[in-house]
Amino acid sequence: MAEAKLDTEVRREQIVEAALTLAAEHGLRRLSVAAVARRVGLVPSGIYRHFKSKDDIIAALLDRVERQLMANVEAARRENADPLDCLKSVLMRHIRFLREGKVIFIPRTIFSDDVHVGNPQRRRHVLRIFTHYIEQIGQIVREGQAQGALRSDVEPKTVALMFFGIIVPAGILWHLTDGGFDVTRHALKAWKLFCTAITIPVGSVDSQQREH
Amino acid sequence: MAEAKLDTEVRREQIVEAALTLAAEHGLRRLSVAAVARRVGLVPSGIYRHFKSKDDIIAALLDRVERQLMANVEAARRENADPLDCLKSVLMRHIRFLREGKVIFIPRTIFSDDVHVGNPQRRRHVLRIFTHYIEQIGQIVREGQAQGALRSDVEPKTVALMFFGIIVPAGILWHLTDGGFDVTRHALKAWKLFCTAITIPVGSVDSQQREH
DNA sequence: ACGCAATGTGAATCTATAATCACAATGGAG
DNA sequence: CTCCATTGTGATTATAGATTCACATTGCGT
Repeated sequence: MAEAKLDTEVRREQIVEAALTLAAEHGLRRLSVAAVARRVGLVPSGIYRHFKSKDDIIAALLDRVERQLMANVEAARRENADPLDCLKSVLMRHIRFLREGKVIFIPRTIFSDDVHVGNPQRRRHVLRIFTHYIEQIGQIVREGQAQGALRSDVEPKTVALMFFGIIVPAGILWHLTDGGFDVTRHALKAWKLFCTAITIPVGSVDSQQREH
Repeated sequence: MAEAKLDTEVRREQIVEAALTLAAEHGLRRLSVAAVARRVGLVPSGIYRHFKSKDDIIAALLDRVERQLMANVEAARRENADPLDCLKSVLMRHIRFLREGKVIFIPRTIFSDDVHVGNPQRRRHVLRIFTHYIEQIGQIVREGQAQGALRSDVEPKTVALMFFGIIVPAGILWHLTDGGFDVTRHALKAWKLFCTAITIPVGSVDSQQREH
């Protein structure tokens, strides 16, 4: 079955990649060691040469998702000096991921029973990823506030969570309709609305200095 | 085990109720016929006197959730003439549900692999509930626009989805932290922000008539 | 009170899937 | 080239959970 013997490093990569694809496609629930093995071109028991258990695979998978998410945010920061542009960039990257079906499974995973139940370690893991992500967004917001581009009378965390709230319901619909819902269009419209909320309202005290 | 024989009508009620509680507690994934039976005071096979299959139970459960959601929205509408107040009322009701752990499992269900995978019928069912709900919210928004309380240059559906986006990420955090996240506080803050976005901006064309 | 239809039970079946293990093949270090 | 650690395989075990079925019990209509 296996083309050839490959180094554990390589196999681990392949396995996580396969698991990621399968999880995105069918959800964590349906993620079976057998399916992963088939996709990698191994026999089920072969998987255990490279991972201690299925849980182990999932942990590695979560780590990989975390890295992808963070890379996304960092790329957006690198390419955009303006905080508002940066946020929009993050948003659109997310949407692209969604459309490519690559990281769809993130919210699904986060909500998934598999995460919430039983395995407290995995739950903590997901919480860490989520928190980390929200903090990154919050940091961008904070910078925007410092620069006077964003209103300062709101907590960055609140803004960050609402930002996330643009993506998630769209993701739900995208899934439920099997891609029939135009996420990009929604994201753009929601973004516009979101901007109204987080930028400094015309005529407010905050904006006095701007108007004059 | 069973106290006494009960009518199917009664049993079906009990079974759905038990399934709802268990699903809220441990997620659909962990929802086993055996657990439901135990909670109702029956033996697993007894369940099949009242439901054809586990899928059947879940369908009934979804119907029940739909009714609860809609009842929630309708109550809010009944008690609030003003669209903005009405929306806030819906929001706070949701949050209360969240805190009571009663309908927590809705987003979890909606995202759950159990829904997305395999069973296209269930997926359509969830889509229907979701769409129905979003339409209700959209309807309130539409009324607000007609009354001139809300800005008219946004699609009600967009607003509705963003509204939903206030609740969902908060729900995620609430879960991941085991109730350690203050959802109520977040909802209030996010609501304030949300209002800024959806009400008519001061100085806009829309508001000219107001200012004069 | 009787009997039938509805309800409840316990054992058994069937399937899916994680995990283990003894054994086989491979390929790189020497 | 040879050996041995690494990697791969097939058979097997173990468990959990849905569903079925033959049989027991209950209680309602008459």
